[in-house]
Amino acid sequence: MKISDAEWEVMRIVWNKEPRTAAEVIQELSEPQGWNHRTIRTMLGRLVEKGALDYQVAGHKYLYSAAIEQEACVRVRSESFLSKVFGGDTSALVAHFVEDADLSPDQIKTLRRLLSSKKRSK
Amino acid sequence: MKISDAEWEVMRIVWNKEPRTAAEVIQELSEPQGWNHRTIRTMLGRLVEKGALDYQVAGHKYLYSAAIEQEACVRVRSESFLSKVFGGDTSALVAHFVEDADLSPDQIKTLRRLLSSKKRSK
DNA sequence: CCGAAACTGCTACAAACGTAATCAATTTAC
DNA sequence: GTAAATTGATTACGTTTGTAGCAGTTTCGG
Repeated sequence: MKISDAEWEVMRIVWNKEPRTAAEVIQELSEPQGWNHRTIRTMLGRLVEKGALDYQVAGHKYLYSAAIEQEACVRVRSESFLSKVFGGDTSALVAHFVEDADLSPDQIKTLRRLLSSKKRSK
Repeated sequence: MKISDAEWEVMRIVWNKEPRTAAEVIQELSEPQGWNHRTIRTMLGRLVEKGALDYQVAGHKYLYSAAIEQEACVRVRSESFLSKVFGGDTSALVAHFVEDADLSPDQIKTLRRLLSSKKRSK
């Protein structure tokens, strides 16, 4: 199942806190994305069609919740990104983001520790 | 200018070595991707239209070369990926890829060093 | 209790995409 | 030298995506 870029924004809102009414999703997205509420409703509908969202009927409204796990989706998308943009070279990818990022000393420390533990585990 | 997923594969071939004839690109892609040569020719055409590729006429053939830099495209795509999939949290992104990857001790060392230099530069 | 607002379902529609086929010119292989 | 293969140009076509509008129903404010 392929989730488009725009749809991904909707999924992020729902993953972030479940369940959600359409109104909530609209509230979170219409301003920042400049989307008409109908656009968002369409995406909610399509995501249900695609099986990415479930809903429960609550009175006259729907309560949407994710039908697929964020972790799994992130993994799939990440893999495809890695292979397409960095030719599968994780090390190049990581270097690119690290160079470009504005990381706090704490974050740096954590990442260095993660790398160390990675080494040890081999 | 937006380069689609399939087009990206073509761009990668051209970036990798320039210039390229259509036949060369076709040779590199048709097998691994299972694409008909016509499909690839279509993409070459569209990429020229989009301004992502240039070509020189060499006799009856074209010699394609990139009109946009890989570095810049990678940056754009990476930014969008970062914000869409990891909500802009580089640290989370890096952690994800590091955890998932199979890095050699050398790569790990290099990355750790990169992180250190990052810290110092602040 | 009634009109406005909100909800979901259906419909719309152009642009982009993936995936080619056809065509005309040309080059190449025999 | 002629038939086959190649090349780029043009055309095709179903699907997905972005971006909504309209219809019919329900609910809420007054």
